[in-house]
Amino acid sequence: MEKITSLQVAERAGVSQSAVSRVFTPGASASAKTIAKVRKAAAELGYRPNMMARAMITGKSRIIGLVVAYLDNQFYPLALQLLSNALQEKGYHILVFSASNSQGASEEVMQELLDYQVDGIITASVGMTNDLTKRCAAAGIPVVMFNRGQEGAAISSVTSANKAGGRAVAEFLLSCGHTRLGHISGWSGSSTGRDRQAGFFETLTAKGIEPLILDGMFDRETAAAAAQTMMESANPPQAIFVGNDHMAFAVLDTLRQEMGLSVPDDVAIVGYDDVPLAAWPAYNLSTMRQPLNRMVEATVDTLLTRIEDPSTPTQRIEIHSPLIQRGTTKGPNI
Amino acid sequence: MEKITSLQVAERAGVSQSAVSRVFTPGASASAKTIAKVRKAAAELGYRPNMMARAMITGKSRIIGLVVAYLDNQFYPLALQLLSNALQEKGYHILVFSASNSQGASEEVMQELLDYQVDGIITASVGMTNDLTKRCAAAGIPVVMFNRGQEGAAISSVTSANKAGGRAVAEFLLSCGHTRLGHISGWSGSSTGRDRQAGFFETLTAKGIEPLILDGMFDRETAAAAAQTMMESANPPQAIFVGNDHMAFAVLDTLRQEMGLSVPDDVAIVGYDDVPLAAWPAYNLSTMRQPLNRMVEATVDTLLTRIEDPSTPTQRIEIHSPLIQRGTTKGPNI
DNA sequence: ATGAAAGCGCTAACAA
DNA sequence: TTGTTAGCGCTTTCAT
Repeated sequence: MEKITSLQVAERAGVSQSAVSRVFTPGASASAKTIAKVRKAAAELGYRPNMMARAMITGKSRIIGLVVAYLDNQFYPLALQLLSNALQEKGYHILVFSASNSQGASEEVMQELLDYQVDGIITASVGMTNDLTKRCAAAGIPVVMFNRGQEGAAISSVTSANKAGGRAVAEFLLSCGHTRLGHISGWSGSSTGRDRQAGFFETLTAKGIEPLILDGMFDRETAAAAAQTMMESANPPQAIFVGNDHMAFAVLDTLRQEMGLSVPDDVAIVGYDDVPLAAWPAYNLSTMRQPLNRMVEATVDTLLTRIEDPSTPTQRIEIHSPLIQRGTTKGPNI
Repeated sequence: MEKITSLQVAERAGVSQSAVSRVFTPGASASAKTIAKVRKAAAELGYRPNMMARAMITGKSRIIGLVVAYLDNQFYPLALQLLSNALQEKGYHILVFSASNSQGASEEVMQELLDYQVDGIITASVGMTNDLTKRCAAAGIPVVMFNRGQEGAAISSVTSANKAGGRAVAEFLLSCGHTRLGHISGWSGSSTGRDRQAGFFETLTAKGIEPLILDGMFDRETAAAAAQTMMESANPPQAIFVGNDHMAFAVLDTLRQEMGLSVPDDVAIVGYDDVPLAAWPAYNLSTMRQPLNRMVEATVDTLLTRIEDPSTPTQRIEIHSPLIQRGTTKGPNI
């Protein structure tokens, strides 16, 4: 299992080195008998083309940079796994870059991304600054933001229909007969959090209802504190829409264990994501589903399309999905 | 932000191309003023060395292949994140390979690992066959098995002290006064599962106690079914040691929600891993901690040491850790 | 369809 | 210490 080069294969097959290259280069031509000879020799020697050398010439590494921040929200590891599987099937692999969400760090990450000549970049759960994303575009590297959008930027993104989702939750809770509503929002620095909140808020205000809103920062502690604040207020909400499941679990924990409240009797809770844990009996959380499979498909599609043809326009894809009713809410007819 | 080569930097700095190379090659020498000139020109041009070209010559890609299977057990995403962070700090990055645990697939994965010229390999949650690991050794690529050991093989591994852990659990449950004990083991194909079981079992039999043992396969469904079987048996256990937290959550769900049993009053439960979810109030699971941070440190250390000096012997590292008592057990003095 | 030859961008001998 | 030279293993003209 030492290093076998195309030259050695060529010698054994009795052809030129370039013939070997052509046999292993998709879209190159060689006669049937050359192909046969080369494949035979290659198999005997255990030859495989060297990706690095190939990458250096073609400029294509078949590596996708994935920039992630925190993996404690179950949603992202799952996404990572599905993205990796999907890309692996297409002959790509994921190179992981951790971004600690600090300014200087993401600058450094960008540089490293470029160093490795990644063919494309997926950012998940990370607020890349406009500056950085622009530099990617300048460097000609396609970028897809997973589960984040960005206002004006000409960058592809794949999200669920967050605003529509927020609206759906509002309508659902209204239909349950609740009129005093709360929202523990996702980090307001993220489009995801903002959109969910906006949809929720505008639907409610249109009905003359002003929900109580606190920022949960996508963080357990913050969300739990917010829930406590809300429930201890003079006029506590009858239902709380929590910006994602990860926070909703913390809210449920606090409500039930710390405050001795009963869900959904004392207060109804709706989350967002529908991670597997939401379906486990311990939480049994009503939540807006984020269709992970379809989001991953769309991400991979968009990215690979732009890699193969850079002239393809960027696109912002929104995927609609249902509200899953479980045990933390009482449906309208119950 | 177009492609800047060392040659362009050299021209601008008024030095030779190799001078530029030396300035950017750790451990090469250049005069102070050359360094200054080159760094200045490089900064102005935004130059960074091309990893691919460098990798081709040095044979070092600064890429670590991480082979993983399923990311639904919270333990692994966390490990992935910490490994990635730690390696990134040392100038390495993780290239993800999904292994579906099937035979042919891991063969293919190995090939791809070699294609990318990874400097080292970490396998997590994956049973690489002896054959594959041997081929890595043959190819001279250091491998560290994370959270898995392997009997005879000369392969580095980092695990917690699983056998000791199993013993500790047995002793603890004994000290609580339980005499009828059950174990829902991890997949018996994994050293981790086997060792935990062995420690638990041998401690008990030494005391003349024969625990009831069922294989949980590291799977929620299987574990839940096993728990149900045990509790419905003629002589149900007073305490169950579950092979990891991921299964323990399923067991708790079944016990409490499906069977209406109370934990720890009707039956005590101990898990293994101490993932964050174990500490959340909804589960509040007593469990053997796996010291993730130290395991990650040890893994990175071992791997990088062997990458830098391949003559370093392989080592199997076991890290001891405490049993964390929470709400699913009743301590001996209560 | 095939072989010869020219590099991709870099590091590592080799001289000087 | 520095510049010159020779490749790393491959893809890709360019002739044939």
